[in-house]
Amino acid sequence: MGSVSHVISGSVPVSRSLRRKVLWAIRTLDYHPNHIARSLKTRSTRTLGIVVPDMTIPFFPQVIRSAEAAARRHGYSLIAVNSNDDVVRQGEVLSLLRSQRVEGVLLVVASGKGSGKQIQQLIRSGIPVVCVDRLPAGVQVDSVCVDDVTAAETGVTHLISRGYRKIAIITGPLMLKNEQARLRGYEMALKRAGIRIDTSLIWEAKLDQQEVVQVCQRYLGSEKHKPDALFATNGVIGLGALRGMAACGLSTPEDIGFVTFDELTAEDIFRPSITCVMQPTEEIGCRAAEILIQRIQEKKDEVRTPRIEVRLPATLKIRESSSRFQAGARMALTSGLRR
Amino acid sequence: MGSVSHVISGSVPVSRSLRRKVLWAIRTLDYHPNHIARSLKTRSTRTLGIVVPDMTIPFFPQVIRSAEAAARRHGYSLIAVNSNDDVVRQGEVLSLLRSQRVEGVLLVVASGKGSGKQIQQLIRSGIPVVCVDRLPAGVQVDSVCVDDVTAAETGVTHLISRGYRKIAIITGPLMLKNEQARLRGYEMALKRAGIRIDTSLIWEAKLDQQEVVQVCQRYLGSEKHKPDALFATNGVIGLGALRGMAACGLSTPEDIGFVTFDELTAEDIFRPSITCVMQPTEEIGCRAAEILIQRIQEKKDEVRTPRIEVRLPATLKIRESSSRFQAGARMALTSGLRR
DNA sequence: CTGTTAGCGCATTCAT
DNA sequence: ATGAATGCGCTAACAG
Repeated sequence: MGSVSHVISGSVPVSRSLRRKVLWAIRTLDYHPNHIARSLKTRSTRTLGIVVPDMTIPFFPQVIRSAEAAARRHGYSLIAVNSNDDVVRQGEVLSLLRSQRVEGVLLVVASGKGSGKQIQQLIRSGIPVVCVDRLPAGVQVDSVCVDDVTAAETGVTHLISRGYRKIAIITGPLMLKNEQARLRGYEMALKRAGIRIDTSLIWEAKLDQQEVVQVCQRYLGSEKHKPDALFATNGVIGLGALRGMAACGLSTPEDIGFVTFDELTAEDIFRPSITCVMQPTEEIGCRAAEILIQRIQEKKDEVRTPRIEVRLPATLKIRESSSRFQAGARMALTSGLRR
Repeated sequence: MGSVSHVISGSVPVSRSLRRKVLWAIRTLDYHPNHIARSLKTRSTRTLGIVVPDMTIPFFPQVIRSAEAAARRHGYSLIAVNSNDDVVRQGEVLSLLRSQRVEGVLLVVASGKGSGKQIQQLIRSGIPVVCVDRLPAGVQVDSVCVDDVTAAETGVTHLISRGYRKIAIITGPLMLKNEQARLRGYEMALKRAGIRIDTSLIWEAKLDQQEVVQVCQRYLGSEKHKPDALFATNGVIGLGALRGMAACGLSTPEDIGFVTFDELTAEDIFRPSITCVMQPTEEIGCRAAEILIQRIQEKKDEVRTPRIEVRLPATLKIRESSSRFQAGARMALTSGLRR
């Protein structure tokens, strides 16, 4: 009976008695509407997809959660999948989401090459995409992420203000636009402080613990290159850097200052507590979902607003890993033992 | 053209030339099969759902990841949703998954009352459920989790072997079967060591940081109840306990021994490192997914094997939070200052 | 207001 | 080996 549909959707007036009968039937038969059939008809799944490189990296679940909450407020569900930071796999899951007819996708791109094509194809086929956190090079696409340049600049400037001068940066793959941006922020901070940029202090690593550790060991091992502080451009790299430092017998803040993007642990409990540039994860997920939903709406309304690029401010959390000159050895600074 | 279907599925022999033409068309038209329509016809979505209380708790993403990998090996996709540890919300998302016609669900139950009904309804309607990690009381359902009793017993026995005698336990809601089991493991360890069980040392808390901190403060504050060691039955509680201890000015291992379920941080880097009972997260997710898929298969084959309850062994990771008598103050033990 | 009907895109049968 | 015809469960449009 088609009236069931009317009752459920409420799109058409229905008499009280009929409504009651239908509701009763639904209950006793334990009827669950088949969203699949509905979707087939309406060509609307009210489902969004999000693909992240690796759900076990704390930053991503936080984003997913807030995106999910925002989606839910608008009557959408969100399904999450991992790309394992692999572009090929990413292609597969995008194809999957597409076959499942999600109405839009939030994408944290994998770090290899080729995401651009996938995104363009998706968009061309009518599925809006909002890139989150990471930005692929060479594609025009809506995006929400932290204000990378300013965030990095803030972190590095903080190190400078604490008396560090030979500051190294360890970044993820520089083919990601925002890794570039974070590097730019680093350079701007140094420039503004009148510190020469030393390219031997710019270390690029893959997003892989092992490699980060090796890179750190290589550079921190030689006294020549050894910086007095290190800035890491994301959480995975930051953790790897700490491990690398440990492998070289270096502690922070005693032997080396350290600031990283992202919170690494429960900083109130564990030592050393790490100064970090904290991203507004909640808001990133929320804004991204809302923009995506707006795009979906726009498609229905056949309007089209210009590209949206949201850059959210980060927060500097000052803790002990950047406090060598402050805490223990302030006199070293004032007495000029260190330049 | 219906032959397209034949080509894609390979279920019917197709001539080389025709196949080539179809394949070519698929490529140039950027055709993506509509899983939705396919599902409607075949009543098979090859999709699994997993609902967890909170994806931002590190344990869950790990389980999801391995479950997803296992599912993928069997040609299934996995979609993840949060219940916010709320039974009502859990009902909603289960209904959602059901409407999306997932073929089975992995469920980490929310800690309130009423999950049992939801599970039974789901199963009765033909959707297999495998409970993961947490077990609801009073329901017969397949499940995969750590061997709670033995795991807890191992942790507590370790504390005893390190010379701790007045050992408190802080648990999550005891309406969860496995919180009960962990408590039982605690009691068995004490009993076996000939230590009297003191109910004033058994503290129950909700799975809520704030509350855990309060509970700890309440009991750790009074010298009378103050234990010489604390055992926490899961990661959230463990973190809360550490915060509670800090709030009382207590450090581990100096003032109090501490062992918890689950890894709390990057233990190789941060101090104090915490002795923990580590769950085999990978295997939990993997086994759970495989059992679920097996159930789905069994339904198709119309066979029915008895209930499966997998209990996986945990691993004790000994670190410094349980080493007061070992490391710094061994003499205190040998000189008999402590009974 | 209520009941009937025609597809949505696919897989499956059944003719060719 | 191929293509045409049927319906999966639902919604939207329409007729009663």
